[in-house]
Amino acid sequence: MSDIDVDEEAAALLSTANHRYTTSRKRLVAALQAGEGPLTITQIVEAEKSLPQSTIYRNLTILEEANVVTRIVTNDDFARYELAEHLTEHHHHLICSDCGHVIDFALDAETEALLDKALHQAAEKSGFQVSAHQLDLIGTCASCS
Amino acid sequence: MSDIDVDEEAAALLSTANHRYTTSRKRLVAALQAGEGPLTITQIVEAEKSLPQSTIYRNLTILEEANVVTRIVTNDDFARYELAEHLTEHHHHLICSDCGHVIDFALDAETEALLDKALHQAAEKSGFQVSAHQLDLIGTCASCS
DNA sequence: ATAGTAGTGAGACTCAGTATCATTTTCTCA
DNA sequence: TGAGAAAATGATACTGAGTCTCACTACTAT
Repeated sequence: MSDIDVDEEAAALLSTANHRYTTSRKRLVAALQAGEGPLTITQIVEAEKSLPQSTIYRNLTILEEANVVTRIVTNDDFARYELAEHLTEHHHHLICSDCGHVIDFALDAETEALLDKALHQAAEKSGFQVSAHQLDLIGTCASCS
Repeated sequence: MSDIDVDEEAAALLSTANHRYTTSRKRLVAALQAGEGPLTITQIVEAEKSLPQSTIYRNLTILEEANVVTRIVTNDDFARYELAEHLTEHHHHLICSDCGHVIDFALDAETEALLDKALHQAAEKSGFQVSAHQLDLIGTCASCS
């Protein structure tokens, strides 16, 4: 998926929510696009030094409300943001329990379909309306082990 | 799995870590056992009014280090605790994105085995050592929809 | 008994995240 | 174009879940 698509889609989503696709918001989207996995606020603040913290927090919240971006929390208590799935590909996370680093990975389509079916069946039993699933692997990354 | 097993196991695990299985720790374990899913600290403080907050936090941390209990964080930013998997059964979570409530569910053994195999294969590609997986369904619970 | 170690609980403290508000930028439409 | 309206910015104050401290209490073993 090319940069232009993501930018266009982000602009459209924000516009629907009566928000503008300003320079700072573009920079946040670009930063998330550049990462190989979800980024913590700290990482974003580091990467975009000229953007003040309050602007970053505020805009990430707005981007999340507009469905441009997704907020995830792993067990290290730092919120992380990534581009929403419809702007990337469906994927999962490898979480290093040592350093907290998170990287993306994908399952093959067959396994994913099977999993999805099983999950919907399981959810129905509890009267639960599923909108998404989140699958994380906890372990030790290559550089920590 | 009966209460006595959990208590014995907890006592053994704590003892290995040079900790005692005191009354407050027993009460925490019992409270987690009684829940139908992971409990937030707030819920535990409510349920065990006579235990001060500092004791609850401290002991949950100790119980976690001793592998009696697992700490999980969902997207609502409240840490939740549940009994460690070897004291219960392997299971997953249904997370209500409206009210934040979390309940347990299990997949059938076949699907679980298949999933596990696919996950290990995927992790190997990234040089990742998997120790656990965590699968959450996000959606709307029966009482919120 | 008593010394040593672990646990307790009240309250102070930390810091990621949120709210406020005066100022600046951008859009709109006459 | 340009004036007013609406949204965005950024410095700073605030909030609250979670952590730390420390004087005190309760086990436990020799």
